Amino acid sequence: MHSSALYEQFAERGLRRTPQRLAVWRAFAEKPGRTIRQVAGDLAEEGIGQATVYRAVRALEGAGLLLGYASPRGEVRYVAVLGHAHVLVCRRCGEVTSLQECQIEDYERRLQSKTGYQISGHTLAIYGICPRCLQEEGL
Amino acid sequence: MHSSALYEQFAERGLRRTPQRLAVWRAFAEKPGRTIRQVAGDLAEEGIGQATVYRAVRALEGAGLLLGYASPRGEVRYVAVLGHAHVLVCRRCGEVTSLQECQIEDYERRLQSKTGYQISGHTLAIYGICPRCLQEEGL
DNA sequence: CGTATAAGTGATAAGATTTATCAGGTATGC
DNA sequence: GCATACCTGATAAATCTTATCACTTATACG
Repeated sequence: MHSSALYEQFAERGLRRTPQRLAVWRAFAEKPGRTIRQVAGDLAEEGIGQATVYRAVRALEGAGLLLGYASPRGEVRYVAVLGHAHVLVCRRCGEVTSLQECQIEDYERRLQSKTGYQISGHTLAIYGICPRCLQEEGL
Repeated sequence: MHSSALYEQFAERGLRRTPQRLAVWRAFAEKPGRTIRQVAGDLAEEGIGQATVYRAVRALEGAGLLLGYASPRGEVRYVAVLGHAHVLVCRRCGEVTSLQECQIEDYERRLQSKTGYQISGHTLAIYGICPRCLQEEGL
């Protein structure tokens, strides 16, 4: 899954490309919207230590390869991204969709000149109920 | 601080207006961008139990009176809001500014028709370095 | 290639955070 | 006022996260 772009990101950030970090990134790519602990549980079966998963998430998040967002339950959940992305989250089933479209840059520019902040990024999570849950609940 | 609007929100959501919940909301209003545990620590000195703070945050968040966002450190931090708001966060000192302006509604409408989601809200956190930190670091 | 070395890993334990429980208190509607 | 459903505080239990340290490995360089 776009391994070359992924590898470039590792190199650019001075991150070593270890099998564990790749596994962590892939875990969030396959099932987006999970918590660190959930992924740590799964990867433990592959012999990857939980401390390693926590460390890998910090490193990948810092490199912009994972995106964290606050779930309505007050947890931080992550999505694997390559470059910039936002998430669309179902409040019922927790399904997560990555969105590549972004129109916030304009807003950021205006905000930068208005507030004097040197702006360096943002996270956007949009919540709703997915079509399947709507149907199941007859809404 | 807009107590009437706050009280209306409580009533609309069927939340009881207890001194503890008001204290929790005010704590986040006075110092935005803190974690639950930080506020629980402070309010413990006023005799408010930590479990109560955790419960109050869930209730207030559900009522749309607190906004949670994922900090770059992987924690969930909260801002007191009345109605809709976003946050501007300094990556250095953690200073948080609430932003009332929002242009995401249009985007949400298009997304709703495109994905079939029944969209019901979003969180936007914009990160950067505040003017004071920029100056202190000579950037 | 080999080797040096800085960085990363796994296991474990320690620490910190969050939730469950339950007896008692209190805001709300009548 | 009174009843009642909801909320609170204290405590304990359960979870989650980080620190430590000996060992391993990815990268750079000759």
